[in-house]
Amino acid sequence: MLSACSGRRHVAASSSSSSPHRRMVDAGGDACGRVLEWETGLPTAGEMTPISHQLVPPALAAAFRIDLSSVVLPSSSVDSPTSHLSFRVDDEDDEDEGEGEGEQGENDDATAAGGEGAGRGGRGGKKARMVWTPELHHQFVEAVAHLGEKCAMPKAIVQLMNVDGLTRENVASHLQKYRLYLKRTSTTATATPSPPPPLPASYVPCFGAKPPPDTAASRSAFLPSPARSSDATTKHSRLQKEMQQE
DNA sequence: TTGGTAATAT
DNA sequence: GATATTACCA
Repeated sequence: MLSACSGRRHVAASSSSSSPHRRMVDAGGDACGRVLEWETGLPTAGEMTPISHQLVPPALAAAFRIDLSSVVLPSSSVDSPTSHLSFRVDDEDDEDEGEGEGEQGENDDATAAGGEGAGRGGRGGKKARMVWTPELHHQFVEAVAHLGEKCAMPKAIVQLMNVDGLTRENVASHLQKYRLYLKRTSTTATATPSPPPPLPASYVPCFGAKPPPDTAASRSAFLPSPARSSDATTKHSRLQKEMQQE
């Protein structure tokens, strides 16, 4: 079912430049509209570097009733170096993390292409370090949102994201971090209970399971700072509303 | 086999 | 310190 990999994306997006870019439902899918809503403050589709593959394979789109046809990617922005999801290959010791970030836009392809096994390169060394780019994270968040927190399990997420080279471990790890973050924020925000937004119409609870009580988690993307400032205001107003209700 | 978590590495 | 990987256990 989910394995329709015709539109499979690669974590380390190739240097492709000609394939029609298509961004996952950012407007087309109402579900994702909501998701985006949760991520107020995130870079817009325009700001974010597009992935050169369809993020949602047709089969999956159908499953979630996502209208891909109404979504078109800007087909002309491939020059951002960081654009592509990447697996960093720390040769033996990583020279530096801080600045490079962009330069290796293409070597990652080779690394990720092998996926599970080949990620180790021929040297039998360590696995290439995966970098969760905003795009990837966005997909991740969307996947979690789609599945529902309860059902957002590594395997399901991997399938849903359908990214080549992305392993269950990668996702599990990210999920761990994600949950930690959520816990932290929810703890911090106990005073600021933001009302959960209505679930997207196309929300699919987690095949055969009950829908999660709340998607607040998904909402609070654990994104680096810049994303949240604007969200803060939203939260604030929501909080006020909440308090009034009480 | 898979998910969750802690420990460890970068 | 943050983030990703690995190891271990349920």
